[in-house]
Amino acid sequence: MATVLLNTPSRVEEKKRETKIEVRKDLPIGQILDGDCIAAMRTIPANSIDMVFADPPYNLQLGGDLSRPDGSAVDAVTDDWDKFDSFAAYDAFTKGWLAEARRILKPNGSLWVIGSYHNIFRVGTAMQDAGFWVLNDIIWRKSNPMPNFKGTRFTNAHETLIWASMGEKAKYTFNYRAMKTLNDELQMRSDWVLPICNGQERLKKGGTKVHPTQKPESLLYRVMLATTNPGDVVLDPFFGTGTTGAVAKRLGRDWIGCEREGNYREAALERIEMALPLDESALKTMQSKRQAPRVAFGSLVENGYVPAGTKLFDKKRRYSAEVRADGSLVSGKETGSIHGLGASLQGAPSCNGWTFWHMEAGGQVQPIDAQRQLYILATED
Amino acid sequence: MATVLLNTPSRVEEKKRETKIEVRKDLPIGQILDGDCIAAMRTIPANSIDMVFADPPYNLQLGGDLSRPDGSAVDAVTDDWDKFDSFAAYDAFTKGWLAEARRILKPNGSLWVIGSYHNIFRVGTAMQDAGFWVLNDIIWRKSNPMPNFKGTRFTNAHETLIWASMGEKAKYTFNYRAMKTLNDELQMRSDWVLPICNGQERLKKGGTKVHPTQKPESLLYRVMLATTNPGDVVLDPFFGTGTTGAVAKRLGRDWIGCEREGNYREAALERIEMALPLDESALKTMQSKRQAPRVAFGSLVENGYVPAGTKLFDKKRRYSAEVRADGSLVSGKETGSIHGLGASLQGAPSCNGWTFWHMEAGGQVQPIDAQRQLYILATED
DNA sequence: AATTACTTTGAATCTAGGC
DNA sequence: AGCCTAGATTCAAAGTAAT
Repeated sequence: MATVLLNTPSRVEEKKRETKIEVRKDLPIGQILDGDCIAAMRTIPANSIDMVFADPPYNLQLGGDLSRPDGSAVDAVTDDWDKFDSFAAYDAFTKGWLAEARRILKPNGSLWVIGSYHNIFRVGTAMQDAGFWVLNDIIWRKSNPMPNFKGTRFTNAHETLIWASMGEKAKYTFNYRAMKTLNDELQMRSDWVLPICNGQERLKKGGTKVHPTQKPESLLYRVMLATTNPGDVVLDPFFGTGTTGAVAKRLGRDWIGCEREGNYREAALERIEMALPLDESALKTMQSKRQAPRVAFGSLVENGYVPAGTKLFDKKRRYSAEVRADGSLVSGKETGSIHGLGASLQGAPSCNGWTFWHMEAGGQVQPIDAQRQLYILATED
Repeated sequence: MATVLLNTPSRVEEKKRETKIEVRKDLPIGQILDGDCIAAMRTIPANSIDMVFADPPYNLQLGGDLSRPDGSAVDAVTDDWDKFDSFAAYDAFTKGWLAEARRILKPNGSLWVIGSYHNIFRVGTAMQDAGFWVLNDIIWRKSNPMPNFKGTRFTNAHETLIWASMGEKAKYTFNYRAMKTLNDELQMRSDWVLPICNGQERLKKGGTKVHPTQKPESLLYRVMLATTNPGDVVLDPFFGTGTTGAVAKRLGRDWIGCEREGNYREAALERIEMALPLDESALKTMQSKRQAPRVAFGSLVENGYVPAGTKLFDKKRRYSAEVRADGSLVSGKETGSIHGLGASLQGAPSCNGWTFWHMEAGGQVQPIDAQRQLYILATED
C-alpha cells in the first residue's frame, strides 16, 4: 500500500536526504551576501542552516575621547553601525535578525551570539523570548585585555557568548570528546581563556586595522569544533572580516556570510582565500595554554587563610606588621604589600614576602607561603 | 543675615548630616525583615541605603515565589506557551523588587545582582529598563565547580554578577586602590576566581545543607570592600542564610536583610552573631591619591622643596622649564601650571605634571612627585 | 646573532570639583 | 548645566630599535 510505503523509515530518510540536497543546492555556500543581514537572510531557505554565529553591534554608547596615562589616544569604536537611538531601537533590531536566524536554522541547529554587558542582557532576553533554549553562557576571559585607564571600574576583561538550541526539547550537536581532548582530558568549562586578536592575525591595511573588533580565530575554532560537524553549514549575519569563514574553511565546514560594508567583504574574501585547511601543528597552537596558578596575597585574606588583623613577623621577630582588609600590611606608619613593606623595613632593594613574613597557625610559626600552598591545594581543579 | 547663614557650606553640610542621622534612625539596622521582600522594602525610607546586594531566585518555575501580574498563580511549566508565561511572570517579579530597591537606594548608591544564564539576561535587561547604569558585569569563576555529569554541555563553571549605579551620570563608590592592592598591584579584573562555599563555611543542620545556594563569604567580601565604605548600610532582599550580613559585620558595614523562610532567618542570625568584626586598623585599606589630601605645587615652592628658579625637564630632556616664585613654570615664551605647560608643550590634551616634570635633587634625577611625597610625610598630622 | 629596551595597541559606556 | 582647571591613571603582547 502506498501509505505504508510512504511511512517506512527508509522512505522517510530518503525524502529527508532529497530535501536536504535540494536545499543545499539553493544555498549560497562560500559567499558573502551584500546588504542588510535581515534582508540577506530572507533569501536563505527555511530549515537549512546548522549553526548561526552572530557578533552583532554592541551598542557601546561611548562618551568623549579617552586618553591613556601617557597621553596617547585610545582608538575607539565610533563606527555608525554601532549607533542606536535607544534600547528600544536596539531591541527591535535584535528581534528582527533573531527571527530570521530562527527561520533558517534547522530544528537541530544552534545559535551562538557574542556580546558585552552593553548588549548581551538584551540579546539573551530576546533569544529566550524568541523560543531559543539557552544551553550555556560562555565567558571569553581575555588574557590580555585593555586596562581601565582611569581607574574607575574593574578592568573589562571578558566577553560573553550565549549558546542556544531551537527549543527545550530540541537536539543539538555537542562534541564532548573533542572538547575534553582539547582541554587536557578535563571537561571543557564555561570559561575560556584566550588572547585577543592581534599580531599577525589582525588584518591591517596601510598600518591600521581593517575592522575595529576582529575576533580571534581561536574563539571560533572552539565554537565550531564543539557544536558543529564537518560538512555543516555555518551562517554569520555580521560577517565583518570573515573570521567565521576562515575558521569554517580550516575545519571543513561550509559557510555563508552577510556583510554591508564593501571593504570588510573584500578583506574577508581575500583572507578566506588564503586560509589553509587544518594541519596538526597549527591545531596545537590554537589551544589555550594552561597557566601556573598565580595567587595574590589578597586572595588568602578574602578566603580567611590569612584573615585581616593577623600579626606577621619575620623569622627572628625583628620586624612585625599587621594584615589589613585589602591585603596590604601596616607596620607603624609604613604600609605596603607583603613584598614592598618587607623590603623597606629591611632597607633592602627587594624582598620575597611569601618567605619573609611568618604567622602563627595551628600552634606553629610558619611562613605565609604555607598558607598559599594550602589555598592552592584547596582550589585546584 | 539669616540667608547668608543658611547658604554657608558648613550649614549645608550640617543639614545633610542631620537628614542622614534622621533617616538612619528609622532604619532596621542589623535586622532580618520577615515576609516578601517587596513588602519588606516598602517599610524602608527612600534614599537611605548605600548598597543593595541581591541574589534572587532563578528557577523560572517558582511556584509560590511567583504570581502573574494579575495576581493569579503560575502553573507548572510544561510547554512553550507556559514557558513564555513563566518568563513574563519572572520579569514582573524582577521589575517589582528592582523598583523598590531603586527607591530605597541613595542617589550615589549602587546595586549588585548575582545570577546564572537562566535569569541574568532578564534581570540585566530589567535593570537597564529601570534606569540603572551598568558599571561592570563580573564573572565569578568557580575554582571547584560541579562537573557536568552527562557530558551534554560545557561545565557550568561560573556565575555572573552585575554592578550598576543609579544612572549614567550618578556617582558611585569604587575603592580602586584597595582592589589593586588585593590583586598584587594589578588592576582588579572583571573575572574573579573564587572557590565555591563548602567545608567549614557551609552551614549544615543534621548533615544536610541549610540553604541550596549559599554564597561564599569571599565573594561578598570583595563586593563590599570594592564598592562600599565602612559605616555604609547594605541591604539584601534575598538574605537566605545571611552571607551578606556576616561579611558586612566583619567589614564594619551595617546591614539589613529580607527573608521569608523562618529557618533561614534563624540560621542567619545565629551565624552573624558568631561573626567577628575586624578592628579599625585592620579595616583600613590603601587609599588612592584621588582621596588623599591635595598638595598644591606652590606649597613646594614656598617651602623650599622645589625652590623658585629650579630647572625642570621631562625624562628624555626634550622639554625644559623654570620654576617661578608663584609656582608657575616658564619655557621660552610659554607659561603655565605644571600640568598645563606639560600638556601644551607636548601638544597633548592633558598631562600629569607631577610625573612628567623631573628635577635634580641630591645628585639624582627625580620626578617632582618625589618632592611632594617628602612634603606630605613631613607635614602629616 | 642574541639580548634588552623602548614603543605601540586592544569592543571603553573611563575624573572631580569649583564657579 | 556647562565650562574650566587641577591632577590621577595602564596590562599584556607584539613589534621595533638599540646594544
